[in-house]
Amino acid sequence: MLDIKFIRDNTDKVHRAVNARNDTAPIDEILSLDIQRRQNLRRLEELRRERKRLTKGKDEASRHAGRILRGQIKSLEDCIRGTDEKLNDLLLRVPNIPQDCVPEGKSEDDNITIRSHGRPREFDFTPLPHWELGEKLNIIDFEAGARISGSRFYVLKGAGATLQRALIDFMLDLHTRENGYIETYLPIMVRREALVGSSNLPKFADNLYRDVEEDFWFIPTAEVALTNIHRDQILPPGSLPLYYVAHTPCFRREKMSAGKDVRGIKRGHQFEKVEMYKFTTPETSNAELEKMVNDAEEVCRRLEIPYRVKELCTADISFASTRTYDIEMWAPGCNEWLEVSSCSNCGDFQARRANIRYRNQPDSKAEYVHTLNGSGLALPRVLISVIENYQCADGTIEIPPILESYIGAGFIS
RNA sequence: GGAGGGAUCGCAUAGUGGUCUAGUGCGGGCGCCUGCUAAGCGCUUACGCCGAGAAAUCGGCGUCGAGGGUUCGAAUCCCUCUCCCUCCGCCA
Repeated sequence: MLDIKFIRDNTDKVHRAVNARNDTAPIDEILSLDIQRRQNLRRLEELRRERKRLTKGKDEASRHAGRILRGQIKSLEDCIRGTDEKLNDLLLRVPNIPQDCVPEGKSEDDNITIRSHGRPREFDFTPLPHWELGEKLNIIDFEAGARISGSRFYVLKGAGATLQRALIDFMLDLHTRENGYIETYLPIMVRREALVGSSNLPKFADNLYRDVEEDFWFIPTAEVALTNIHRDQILPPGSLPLYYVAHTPCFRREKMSAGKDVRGIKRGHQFEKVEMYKFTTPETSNAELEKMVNDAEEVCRRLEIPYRVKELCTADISFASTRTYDIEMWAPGCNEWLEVSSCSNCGDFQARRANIRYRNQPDSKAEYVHTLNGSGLALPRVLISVIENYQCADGTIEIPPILESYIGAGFIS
């Protein structure tokens, strides 16, 4: 969330940012509500001051005057509560300001490829898409998924399930042992406030699953739970940066993407992801973003799969982000680059929502931390890439060398 | 699921309608004293918002888990919710 004071003092900048994102947040309405709120607040404070004074005198005249004041104070409080609620709801729907270095753009077509690694493999046969390979090898069962849960669900069997587990283990080992992240096991059902903190609510409610009876919500990404690890805390001097990594299932309704990517395992309602998350000081967050992207890229490099890194333009960075890099892995069977990671610096946007601060010195003022999140990586798409890149002419799949020790075999057949 | 107990200024505690402008101890900070250390003495010790100011700062309002209510007046009384603890039941 943006500070209302910031919107007040930088109205033009906020307008430009909202436009650059193709967003429609009602900044002018917010500003007029803010003026209204402050006017009423001043009046209310005067009335309360008067009440305080009257309370000292216990005679009947004071009581009578107090009774009148009580009514005025109450109705003014109700009025302010109303504008506060409206204002707060609108503020929660204003997107973050992109950094000045983020390229201007109108759509994802304006994202910029900033580097790539590896070359797509040359095949001397026509590479098959993973859904065909998966069914032939009996390691992905779409029918069973549909039987159990309907469309956009699948079952991984045998070596398919083992391969996914090996990938998860490999990624967690890399991030914890070499990249310095703390492994976490997280709740995947969370309370509403957690999703407000991570900025999935109120704006993106229609992409979430929830249990109505208990008001538990299923996380669309581990980022939600990780953001809230330090909710309402002031982190002591010297504790930053903090690196966390988690493997969790993720749940998304994909209402907005109805009819898109319906084949294969690219876009399901439930999928596994390894997520990296950092809490940093404002001074270091951009440098930490570069490191985080590199940590994600390292997964691709060790799997020896071609990938490219894109810097997202203003229209395509996510709601909470000030700056985002996507990593796309090559998938020769479906013949496309698959988004396997998105790494974002959210600045103090989530920290303000979740009230996460730190102190630089024991006696210095508490400041909001910066938060960063990045997939490291999203499993189904990596699975697709591995299967399609490592397929052989006879329909078997080679195991990437880095995973052999995790799987105990060199082939899936 | 049932029965109880609890949440107060960093920590520990006091506070059952006005004297709470929330006390005390510990811890922290500043200073004094003491030939070292320890002890002692004095002062100090939160956050948010609104307003004024170039700023240091000043004034006001709010905050005793959260939100409502009763009252001229609420940390204190009532209601709802959240979290923590104890016991019983059930369960991987």
